[in-house]
Amino acid sequence: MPAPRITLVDVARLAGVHTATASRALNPATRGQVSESTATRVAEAAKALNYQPNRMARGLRTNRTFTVGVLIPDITNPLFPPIVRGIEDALAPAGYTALLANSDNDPETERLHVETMLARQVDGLIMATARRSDPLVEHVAASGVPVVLVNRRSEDDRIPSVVPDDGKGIRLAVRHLVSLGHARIAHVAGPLHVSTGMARHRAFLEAMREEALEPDEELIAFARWFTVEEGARAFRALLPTNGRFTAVVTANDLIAIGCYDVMAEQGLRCPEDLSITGYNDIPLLDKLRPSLTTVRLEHYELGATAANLLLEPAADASTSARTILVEPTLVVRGSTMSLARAAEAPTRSSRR
Amino acid sequence: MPAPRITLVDVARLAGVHTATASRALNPATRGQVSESTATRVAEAAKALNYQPNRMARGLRTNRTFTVGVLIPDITNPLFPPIVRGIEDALAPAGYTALLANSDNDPETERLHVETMLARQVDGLIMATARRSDPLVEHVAASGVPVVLVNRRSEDDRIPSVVPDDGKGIRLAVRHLVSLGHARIAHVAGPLHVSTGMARHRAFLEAMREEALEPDEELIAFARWFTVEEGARAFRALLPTNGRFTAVVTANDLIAIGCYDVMAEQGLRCPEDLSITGYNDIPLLDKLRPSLTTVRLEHYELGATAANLLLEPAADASTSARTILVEPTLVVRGSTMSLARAAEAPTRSSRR
DNA sequence: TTGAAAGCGCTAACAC
DNA sequence: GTGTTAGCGCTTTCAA
Repeated sequence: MPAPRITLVDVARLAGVHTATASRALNPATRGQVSESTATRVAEAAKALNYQPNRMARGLRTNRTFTVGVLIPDITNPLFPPIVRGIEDALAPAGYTALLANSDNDPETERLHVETMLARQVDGLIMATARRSDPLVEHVAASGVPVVLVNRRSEDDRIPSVVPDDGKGIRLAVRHLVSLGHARIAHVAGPLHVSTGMARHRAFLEAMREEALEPDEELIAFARWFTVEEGARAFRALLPTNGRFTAVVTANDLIAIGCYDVMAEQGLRCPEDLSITGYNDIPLLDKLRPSLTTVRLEHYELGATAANLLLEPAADASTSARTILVEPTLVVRGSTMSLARAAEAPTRSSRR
Repeated sequence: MPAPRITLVDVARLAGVHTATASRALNPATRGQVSESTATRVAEAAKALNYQPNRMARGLRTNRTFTVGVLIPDITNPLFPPIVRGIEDALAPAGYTALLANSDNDPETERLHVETMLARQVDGLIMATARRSDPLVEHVAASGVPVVLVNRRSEDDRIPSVVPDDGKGIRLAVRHLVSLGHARIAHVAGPLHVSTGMARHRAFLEAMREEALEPDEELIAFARWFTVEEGARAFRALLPTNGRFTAVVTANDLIAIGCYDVMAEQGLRCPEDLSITGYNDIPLLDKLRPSLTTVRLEHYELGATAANLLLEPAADASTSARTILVEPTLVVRGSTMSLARAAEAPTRSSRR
């Protein structure tokens, strides 16, 4: 039952040629070196035997495995499935397959997975795990294996990366709130040790100043992770400033949902008492009550772009690496409301 | 910069031994054949050079790649991330890495990915894509590569699989509704050409009869896919039976959300006008309004169990393959309500 | 255009 | 215990 695997030798024998000839006939790049007739004969033999070349043996010879390692923190985080899907869809037409690994943001786990992938001779690596300054990324780059960061960027700008244009995204959120009449805007930032956390935090400060609003330090809280729980924890720290703000810009949808939870617990109504914006537009946000106004990022595109960047021949050269920005858009839903209309709502507290 | 890769030859040379000796010293299984002193000498040389064995070369020799192919319909479907995560977490400690591919339920894409994976000499295959009777699964099994189905089972019971105990899960939902006083219970089934769709549909019929309730054919609709849109479409077909039912059991959370959408559109309130149950317990369901009562499945466990089943030595033998059932539990939330209490709610229609 | 021969990096018989 | 030798399945010089 364990059907003996067909090898090139079998095909060559059936076609009555040498393995080298069979190899040439089967490889599109070298088919020209072989006469029309033998080429078809070999092709037929291969089909008859249902021959599948052993990519490992080929890889050993050619030093290419047509395999790409994809390292992410956690596929269970709704952010990553579309990224991974985008990567795979871009990889597949080029004949590449993805090796996937989760690191849970643990540096040691990351190192382990990277070593495994290098040992497996991946042709490239896509990492969504990088910290802003990450020795592991440097290590990979130094090893000569092409690497592209996705949804993260490195301080070392020789490392190519594909990231959201967070400056623009946060500006979209802030301007939206300002246009609704909000001026006292709080901010729940993400972890500053990853580039997206830092970029969005900085973007918030800048966007506020652009609107001639001086950000209030006491209205800024920091979540240590992009999670519901951390969002809730961080947001709670802002509650003592009772009434000092009418809107919140968060660095991430999960953080925003954490804010929802705390608001429900405190009897605060959204958007009447507080407008709130998320970031990413993960699935089901439109089904929440209220539905969450958020900055949409095409994560699929983020992944696909990263994969294409990796496949580009330029990726291996020491060309000045590129950082590609993906444009976000604003999705206005029910969690934001004009300050004027909010004031008309039946009052329930002394918040404003 | 493209650092030349260190090979076993380099290590052997530095340690002053033959490559074979170096190989033996480095491989835990054969270390015993080598003297203590040389073993450490080789180990030191390996460490000094930062040697990483080329797994491809090793695989060529040993016919094992320590790679497992994972084929799923779509990682973007919230069902699959925890399954994939479970698989990878079970695989990693055994030194295996997962090759991931999405098929979008397209048989041709599936075939292509399977061929690619076989060509890559995967040591096994985990498929979440199987139809109830799937020639591709037979093909893989015949090729001698161990295969395990996850969240799906085959009619050919020689194929091992790990699936939810849907009989029990649906029974949990039906009994819950009955205990709340519901008797006229509708059902939005999933696609019958996949095992989970069929199993849950059958389970519904059985569970109803167990409760001495004859299922009403006109109160059963079929979604062609496990999606929000199909759930909505199927549910709409039940509306003309206006008032004939007070509760709905759905085959899947996304289908249930589709029902939510239609209810909102029709001005029907949940749970006052209609109680509804989902299946799977995907993330964020608890944040919906109303939060969705659903049958929880530990998808992570589903994946991890499948991976372990694949790794078991027995998996390759033609032993009577096992089908492992994973136990579901009921998560009661806000979308179900006792019929009596519902009757007390301010009436808004002639539904009941 | 095709064949012969070598070798990618590693492991497994088989000697010594 | 360690070295010698061979070979996994394939591609790629080099000749013919």
